Amino acid sequence: MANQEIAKIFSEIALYLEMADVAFKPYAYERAALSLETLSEDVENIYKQGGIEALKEIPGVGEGIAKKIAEYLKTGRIKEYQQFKKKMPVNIEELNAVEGIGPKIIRDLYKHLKIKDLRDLEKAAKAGKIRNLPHFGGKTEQNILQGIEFLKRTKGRFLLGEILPAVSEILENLKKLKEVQRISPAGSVRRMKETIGDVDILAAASNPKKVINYFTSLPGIVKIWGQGPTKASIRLQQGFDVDLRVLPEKEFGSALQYFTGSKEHNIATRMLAINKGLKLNEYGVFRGKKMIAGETEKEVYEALGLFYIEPELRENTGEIEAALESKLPKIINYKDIKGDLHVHSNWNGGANSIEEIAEAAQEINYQYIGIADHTKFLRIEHGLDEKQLLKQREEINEINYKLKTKNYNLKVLQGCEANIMPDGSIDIEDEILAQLDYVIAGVHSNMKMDKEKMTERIIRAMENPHVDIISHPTGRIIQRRDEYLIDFDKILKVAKETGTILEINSFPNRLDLKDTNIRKAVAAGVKMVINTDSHHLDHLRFIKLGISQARRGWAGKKDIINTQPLENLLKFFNKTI
DNA sequence: GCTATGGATAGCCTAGCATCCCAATGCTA
Repeated sequence: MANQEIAKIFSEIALYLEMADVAFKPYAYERAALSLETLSEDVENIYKQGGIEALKEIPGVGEGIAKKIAEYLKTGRIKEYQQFKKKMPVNIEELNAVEGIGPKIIRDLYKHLKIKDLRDLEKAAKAGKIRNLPHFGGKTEQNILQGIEFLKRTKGRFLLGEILPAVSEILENLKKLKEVQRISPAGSVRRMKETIGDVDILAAASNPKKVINYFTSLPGIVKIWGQGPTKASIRLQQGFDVDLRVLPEKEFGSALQYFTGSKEHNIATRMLAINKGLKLNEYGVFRGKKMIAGETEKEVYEALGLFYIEPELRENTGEIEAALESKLPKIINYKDIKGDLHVHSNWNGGANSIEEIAEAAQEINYQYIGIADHTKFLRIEHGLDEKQLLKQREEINEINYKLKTKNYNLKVLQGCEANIMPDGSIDIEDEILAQLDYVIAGVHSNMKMDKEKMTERIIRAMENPHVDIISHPTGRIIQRRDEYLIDFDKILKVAKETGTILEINSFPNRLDLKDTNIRKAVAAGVKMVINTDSHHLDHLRFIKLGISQARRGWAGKKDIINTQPLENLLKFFNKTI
């Protein structure tokens, strides 16, 4: 699908236009890019079936942009983009990823210092060349260096949410071969780590060579690093590498256990085997030369005297000790979620109407879906004011009535995602908050406060009797921004006292709370909710990412309020049906 | 460049903050 490639080009054109100080066009290209990114249909199909006119049906795409899409599909390039690139051959994506660096700065840095990429930038900043440029100073130079440091720390890793769709596509493709008996992802993908270095896939098959050949001929491969009779390694268009190993079925379990890791978990399990007079490796569990287990992971763990350990727990952070004493937690299941409480509608700049969201929720078989639009302080997101919230309440009531007549077992709830102001107050009147089914509050501004002030700010919001949930409680954006400075233990303590629920935000680059914080919350007896923060129907599927982090954080069904049926859920908000 | 409507033209993308230079610019949510 060319959607993503074209979207990327449009985002870059938007940046080039901003450099040239062109008004409004950047916004148009940015919108078209966003629209293509979330489009589930293949643009190429749309174009083949209906030409330019069909392309214009895509939101944010008009005559001009439609023609550019067609140009790309026909020639593999967009002339205007090539011209921009020629005039200023810089790696915009790379430079723009540094926090604090935007299009105008990229332009000036190229103009004065011929900075083209991250390497040039770091060299210039370290040599102290940037601080002397007009409109730049020592502080800016220091911020740039910090931004680069942050990028380096996270470099070479991809978001779980970016990786999973590609992995399932590969698995689906390989499953089509009748020779494939068993297949599974391994490594950090299987453990659902928030970021992934590369992807490992294991297969058991009767004809390994055929499977490998088929694998290396899949669409979307840009490079084959190596290909042997039982193993191949490739790079996908998206930039990450995938390894496939094919092995005999009788070793599949032990190989899966070995390649799933983590390394620390494996070291501990091998030690355990040695203590029992056994040997554990990727080929099986052995007593002397005799193989006593290996076909399934379950029998591998049992041979070591352990209960089966879910992949998400295998980090050697106590799971082995727990499995020995049969004290493993019963962690939440991927099917346990009964509804999503953080969905944005087109009332505040989301893509879909509340009715469309309700239909999608019914499709997933949810029992409830919560509309939580931004509130008035966030003007850029068209945040709702008190009056609009009341009006939205009327629409939701009508939709619920309609759902009833359709015999749907689904209820639309009205929440909001209000803003926690720097002093900890909420940007919506109490009287109106009281009329909503529940209230989410989150920090969306002034994120660089000192630890004490930020902690106090959030605590004050939690103490507001109308606030039920704190959204993305630590504010981090993976690979872009660290958590804000907070005393998380103190926040947990107050959350427990006030009965405030902390969100596990499932958006691929948030995953906030993260796994280790979830585990702390579980230990502190603080309840959590797994939400997607969807701005588009396509985002509803992110729930899986949030659940995976909850599992990594040892959370059970009882720790997560939206595993509960509607009636119980509302009790957490002190509301009844 | 897109969208909405007066069908050729207006309106779109705001507000707070940091930085750099002492008013203006650019970034971020």
